[in-house]
Amino acid sequence: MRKIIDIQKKLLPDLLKVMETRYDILHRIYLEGTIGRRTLAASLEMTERVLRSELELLKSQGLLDTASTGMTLTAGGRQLVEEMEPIVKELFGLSDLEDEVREAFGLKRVVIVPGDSDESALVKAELGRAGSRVLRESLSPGDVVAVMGGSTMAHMAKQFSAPSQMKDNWFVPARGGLGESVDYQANTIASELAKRAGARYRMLHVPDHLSEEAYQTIMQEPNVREVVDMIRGARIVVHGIGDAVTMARRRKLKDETRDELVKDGALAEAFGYYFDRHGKVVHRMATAGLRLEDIEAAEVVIGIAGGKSKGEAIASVMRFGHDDVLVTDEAAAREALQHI
Amino acid sequence: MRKIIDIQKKLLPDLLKVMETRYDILHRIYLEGTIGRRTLAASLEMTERVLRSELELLKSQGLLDTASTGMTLTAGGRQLVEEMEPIVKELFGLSDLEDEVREAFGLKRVVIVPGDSDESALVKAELGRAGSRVLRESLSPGDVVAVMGGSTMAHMAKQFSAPSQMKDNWFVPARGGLGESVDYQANTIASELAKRAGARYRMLHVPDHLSEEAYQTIMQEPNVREVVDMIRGARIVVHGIGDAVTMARRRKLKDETRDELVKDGALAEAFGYYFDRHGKVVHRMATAGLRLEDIEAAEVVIGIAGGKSKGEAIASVMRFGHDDVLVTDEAAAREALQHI
DNA sequence: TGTGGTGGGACGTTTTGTGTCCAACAAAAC
DNA sequence: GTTTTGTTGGACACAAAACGTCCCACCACA
Repeated sequence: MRKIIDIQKKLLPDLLKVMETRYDILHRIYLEGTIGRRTLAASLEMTERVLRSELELLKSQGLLDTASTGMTLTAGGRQLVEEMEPIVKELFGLSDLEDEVREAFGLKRVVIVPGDSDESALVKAELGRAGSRVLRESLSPGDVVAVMGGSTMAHMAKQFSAPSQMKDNWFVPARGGLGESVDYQANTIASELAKRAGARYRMLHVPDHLSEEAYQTIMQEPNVREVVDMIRGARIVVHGIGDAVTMARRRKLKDETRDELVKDGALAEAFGYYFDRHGKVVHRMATAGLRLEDIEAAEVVIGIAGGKSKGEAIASVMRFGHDDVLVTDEAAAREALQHI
Repeated sequence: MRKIIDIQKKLLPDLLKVMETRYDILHRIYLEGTIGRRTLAASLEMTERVLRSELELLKSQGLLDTASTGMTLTAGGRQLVEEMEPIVKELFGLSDLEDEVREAFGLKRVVIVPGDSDESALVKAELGRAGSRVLRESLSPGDVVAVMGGSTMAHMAKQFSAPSQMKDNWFVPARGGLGESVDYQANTIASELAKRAGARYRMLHVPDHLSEEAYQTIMQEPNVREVVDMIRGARIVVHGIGDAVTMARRRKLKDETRDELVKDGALAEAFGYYFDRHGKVVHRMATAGLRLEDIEAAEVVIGIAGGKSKGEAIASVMRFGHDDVLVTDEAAAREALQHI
C-alpha cells in the first residue's frame, strides 16, 4: 500500500491534498450526521463555492445525499469513511509530524520527506529535491539568494530546476571558502544553482583562516566589497546544519579551539556559527560574508538537513529561532522533537 | 492494494484519469527511449499544449529529462514506470476489457463496473448508477427517451440524478405494459426518470395479449396514437437484456409459444424481441410501441444488463448489432466474450 | 549547407474555477 | 400562527488557468 501511495505522490503531487480535503468533508458530515453547506463551509474554513464543487462530485459518486434539511452520507459514503481511516493515518502521518515540528520550533513551514538520510542515499536525494522545491517556491523575481555549502546543499543544487529562466535573480555564496572539497563549497553551489535557474551569480574568494589585518585588507577590495554587500542584502538564505565537532574537524580548526567548543557545549553548526543545546551562539567562524544580523534581516531563511544523527543539531539551530523554513527527513524530525 | 484503489476510484475519479494519461506519457517515452514533444503528441493523440503542461510537471517531479535531442526518462522515471505496471493493470484492467468488448461487438461505447450482479446487490446498484450516468451524458435538450422495463432498468431509474432541470425532455415507455410487477414496468420507470430529471413523461396503457382486432381499435385512439408516435421518434432508447426463457415465463406466454421459442434457439430478449445466438430475431412480442425499424432509426441505443448468467444473452443481443452503448458488469462482459 | 527534428517562448482565446448573491423552501423557535 | 434560521440550487460577473497555435534558436545528421 505504501508503494502505491509513494508512486502517486510522484505522479500526482497534488492528489494528496485533494484526497485530504475530500476526506475531511466526508468525515465531517459523517460526524455531524446532517449538515448544511454553509455551516460546513464555515467549519472547514472553505469558501462556499469550492466546497460546493466538491460536494457535487461526491454526490455524483453516490457518497452523499442532499435533502432540503441538509446533507447526509449514503451507506456507501459511511463505509468509505470507515475504510479510509487506516489509510488516512498512514497517508497523513507526515503532515501531522510536520505540523508538530512547525509548532514546536515556531517555524513558518516544515517539509518532511519519509525515511532516514543516514540510512539511504535515496532519502538524501529526496531531501535535496524537497529543498530545491521549497527554494523554487520561495523565489520571486529580483531576489538575491545566499547559499551555504555542505553535502546536503550540494544535493539540493543538483536537483534544482526552474520552471522558467530567472534572469534577474542572483545566487551568491553566504560565506567565503570552507576549505572543503570543491563540490561542497558555497561558491560551487551558488554557481550550480544559478546555471540551473538561468540566473546570475557572484563568487567570493576569501581564504578561511585570515589574520585580522589581512581580513581588513581584503575587505577593502572593491569587487570583494561589492559581493559582500550583495550577500548581506540577500532576501533568501539557504543553509545546511551540521554537527559541531564534525564541522570543526572538517574546517581544520585548531585543537584548542575545538576543545573550547566542546567545553562551551557547542552541538550544532549553521552558516558559520556554533550553537549549544539552547540555541545560543557559542562561537563564530572568522570569515567574510553573512553575519547574524543579516540572517535576522533576511526574509526567508531555509534550513535543510536530514538523518537521525543530525536530529539534535537541528533542534539546537531551530531553537536559535531565526529560521523560517525547515526541510528535513522523518528520522531527523522525530529525533529533533526528542531534544526540546 | 485493491482496497486503496477502489477507494480512490470513488473519491478521486478525476485524478485517476490524469494518472492514466501521465502513465501513458511516461510509458511511451520509456519505450521510445528518446522522443520529442511533437512526435509524442501525435502518437498519443494529444494536442501539443496539453502534453506540454504534463511534461513540465513530470519534469519538475524529476521523472523526465529534456535535452536538445528530445526527452528521456531519468532513472527514477524508469523505475516508476516499472513499479507501476501491476498497479496499472489492476487499475485499468476494466478499461482494457471495455475496449475489448467494444471492438468485439462494434459498439460506440462500453462501460463495465467491477463485480458480478448475480452475486451482489451492490454490484447491481453500481450497474444502475453507471447506466444512469451514461444516460445523463447522452441527453441533449429536447430529446425523447424511450425506456424499457425490468429490474435493472428500475435500478437505473432509482439512481438517476440530473445536474439541472430538463424541462424540455420527454420520457416515454418503449412498449405497452409487460404484465410484470408495477415497479418493473416501463411506464413506472419512465415516470420515475422524468420526475428525477425534472422532465415530462407520457404513459402507454395497452394490455399485453390483444387480439389483432382489439389492437387495431385501440391504436385508433388519438391519445394512444400520439404517445406511440412520440415513442417511434425517440432519439434515445434504453433497454435491459433478458434470458429468453425467463422472460417468456414472466410474460406468461402460452406453453406452446415457449416451446417454439426454444426450438427456434431463442436465447435472449430485448425490447420485446427474441434473439438466437447469432443475433437473429426469432420472435416478437405482439404489443404497441417501438418496432425494429425505430430501433435502427434511434440515434443512441443503450443496453444495460449484468450478471454472469446474462453473458450469453448479452452477446446475442449485441450481435443483433443495433446497440450503440453497453453498460454491464465484469462477470457478464467476460462471459459475453466467451460466446463470440 | 540544407533538412527535419528538438525544446522553449509567446500570445490571444476559450474554458474553467471562484466568490458572492439571491430565491424558494423547510423546519424550528418563538 | 408568525418569525427566524438554516437549507439547496440557480445565477452571474470576474479572475485565473488551460489551450491551440506559431515562431525561434538550436542541434544532429545527411
